[in-house]
Amino acid sequence: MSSRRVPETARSRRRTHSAILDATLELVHEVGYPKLTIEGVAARAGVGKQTIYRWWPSKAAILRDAVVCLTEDIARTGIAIPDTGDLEADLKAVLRSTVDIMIHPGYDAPARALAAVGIADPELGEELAVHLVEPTLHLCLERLGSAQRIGQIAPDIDTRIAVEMLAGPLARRWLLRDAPLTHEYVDALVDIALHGLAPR
Amino acid sequence: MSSRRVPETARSRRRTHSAILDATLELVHEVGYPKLTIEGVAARAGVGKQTIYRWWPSKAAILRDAVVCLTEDIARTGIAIPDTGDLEADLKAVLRSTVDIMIHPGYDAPARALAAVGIADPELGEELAVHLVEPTLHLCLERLGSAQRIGQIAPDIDTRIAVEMLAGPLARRWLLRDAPLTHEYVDALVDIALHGLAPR
Amino acid sequence: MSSRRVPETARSRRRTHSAILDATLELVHEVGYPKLTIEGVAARAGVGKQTIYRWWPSKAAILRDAVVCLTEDIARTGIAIPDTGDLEADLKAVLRSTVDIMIHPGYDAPARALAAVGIADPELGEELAVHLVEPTLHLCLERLGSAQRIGQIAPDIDTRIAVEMLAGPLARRWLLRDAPLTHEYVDALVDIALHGLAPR
Amino acid sequence: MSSRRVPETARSRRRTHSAILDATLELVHEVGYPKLTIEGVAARAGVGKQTIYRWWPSKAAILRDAVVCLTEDIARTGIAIPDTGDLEADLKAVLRSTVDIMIHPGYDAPARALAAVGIADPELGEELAVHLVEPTLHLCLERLGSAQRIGQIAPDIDTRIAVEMLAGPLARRWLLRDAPLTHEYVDALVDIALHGLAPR
DNA sequence: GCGTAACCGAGACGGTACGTCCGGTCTTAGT
DNA sequence: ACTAAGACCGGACGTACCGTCTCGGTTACGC
Repeated sequence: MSSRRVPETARSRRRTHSAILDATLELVHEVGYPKLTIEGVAARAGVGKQTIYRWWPSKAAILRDAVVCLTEDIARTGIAIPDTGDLEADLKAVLRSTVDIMIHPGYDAPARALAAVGIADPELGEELAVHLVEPTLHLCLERLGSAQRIGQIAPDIDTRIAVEMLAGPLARRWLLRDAPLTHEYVDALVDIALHGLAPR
Repeated sequence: MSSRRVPETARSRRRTHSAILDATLELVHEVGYPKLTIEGVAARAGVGKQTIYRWWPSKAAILRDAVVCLTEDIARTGIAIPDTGDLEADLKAVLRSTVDIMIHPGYDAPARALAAVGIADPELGEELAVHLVEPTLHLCLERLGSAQRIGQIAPDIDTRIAVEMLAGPLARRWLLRDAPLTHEYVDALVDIALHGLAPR
Repeated sequence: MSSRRVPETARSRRRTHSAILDATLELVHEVGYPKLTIEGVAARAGVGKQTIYRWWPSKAAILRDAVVCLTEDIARTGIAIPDTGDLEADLKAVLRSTVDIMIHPGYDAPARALAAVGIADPELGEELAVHLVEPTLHLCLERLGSAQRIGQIAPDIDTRIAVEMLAGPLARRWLLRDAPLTHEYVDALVDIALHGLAPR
Repeated sequence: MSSRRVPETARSRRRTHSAILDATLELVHEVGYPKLTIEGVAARAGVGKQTIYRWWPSKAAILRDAVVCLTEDIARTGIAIPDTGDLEADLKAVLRSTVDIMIHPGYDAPARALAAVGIADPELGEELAVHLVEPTLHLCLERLGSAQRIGQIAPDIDTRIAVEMLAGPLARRWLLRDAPLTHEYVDALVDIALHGLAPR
């Protein structure tokens, strides 16, 4: 039957691919991105170099796919933003779970490496922005939009900027490592973002 | 004069060093950090490879020094934060000049490359945080502190977090390139930071 | 046919190897052994350095193989020693053809270089002695042995020493270049060796 | 007195020179000629590199001088050939003492290295032939000449070739290391050289 | 007995080559 | 048909020395 034909191939393809992605994640974690080599990945995955070159154009691309898979695994249940009507609580909840992902051991190293590549390489950078960052950002935008519509946010606020005021500091601490990334921190962020620095 | 007796060595050393740093900046700009090679820098600078290895342990270190020099050149006049009594104006002024540096052509490529390396390499990352980021951040902290003391900022605010709410979004736009980095943007940032999202 | 199935690999390997050996011989001849570099050989042979290092551990080893090939080419027809019954004529014949090889243009430079390395490096030296020198020496030994058995050589003579008395002076002139290496010379050598210096 | 004038300088010069030559001999012995480096000699001798380059053009030249000094030290008493009237005894005596020098521990390594360089480098080779080999050879020639004049050697013999028939095999064994270099060996050499291989 | 010039050690410098590693392409053998 | 294996050319790595070049510091000379 023709429908039977493909499966065996597809199955083993999937196995090979995930062996490569797993090896990539392990090696990024063990030796860091700069010392990550295609040959090393091939050896670790028990695969010929050509098999890797057949499917990915560069080690950045492998890492991208690896991190995408990893992100899907970690946040399997979706990263929907709650809309309980309590804007403050909802924002704190989503930022807290974002923090949980960021400090997930084994997620940190590959994600940082990927971020680093994206920063230096505009092409990959845009791809990451569009496929990894933008979706989550849009969810936040919608939640803020609904809040603005019911008057919980001043009508003249640019919600895009509002989202960035929450996401930016989070990313900053993660990237710079100059202060701990905790639930308390995101709570404080949300408080200040909502009510401002100036005394009321 | 005794100042003449900075022998020939010191003079030529300085010349050599700046030739290396200049070549590094040019090449980062031309081919990007990953294709930046020590051999290329040596050739461009008209210098032996060993001379580079004698003074820097890695291409990241060269780039760090090059960017430090560059930053000093660009912001030669000091990056003092004004204290006119008008907190909003002062913050907008300092953020606008920060933006001006960030979008300075010829500063962007090396700085991004350096940031990328710092993100992936904790050691260099801390060094960058301490030597390039922290000083500016401290100036802002002090400005906010003085504002807090005279009641322009609520007394229960953590000024460290307040600074990050301004610097974080800025850095985010610079790194992600997902929206333009303009004076209007920083003005909006300061407005929201001061008065919050919620309607007053 | 199965002979067609000496795959592509073996064929191209042979080609690559002989390109390397040829380049080595050319370069030794052009610039001399001390200025012979692996990089130079690789460039001349149109080959990556690694391909050389994969098959030879040092430039001395390459040269050894190159000279071995060269010797085989030059003395393709075998270096059998004639046994006409006329000892004197036979010895002169073999020494003359040895001289012919030694003064062969294009053989001199590599062979000298190889000899020089062998003199300084006991390991290679023994290898050369065993693989290049000893075989020829043994042929001579056998010829002298047969002569001794039929009484053309005194029975108390150590034929090993006898051979060395012919080969030694030859090698000496070749190495020292302090006098011409001619057929007349080897004739005189054989005469003296057979009948001695003392008047009869 | 003018002969007193210079001394201090000359003395220290001599000290420096011999420190360099000693260091050279030690290092040739320890690491071999190819790994002998000017920097290594300078460091071992406690001397600046420039001081070496001031007096010698190449490491071969240093080694030459070092070996010349060494030879002078070892054979301080001169290498006169005895002329007792007994040609056989005289030849055996001079060859025996030559062997003694050759197998002198600490002489072997530098001398071999020098010989190796001389073989590959015609310029140095001739220099060695003229300054180290020829003098001794001439002494032998004269001894053989006097023997020939009194009829101990056949009048039609070319004494030059005769000398080479003694020196050549000696050098051969030393260079090839394929058989021991002993007093018995040189005795046998002299016997054969004098009376020939053929039975009388 | 005091400059002053020759000489020294030290070692930075522009280079060349080393031997290694890896990138990306290609061929082969095997399943 | 697709893979694991791995040879191949190319090119950068970081190191070791080359031979040249200051640089201070020290003699020992000649005024």
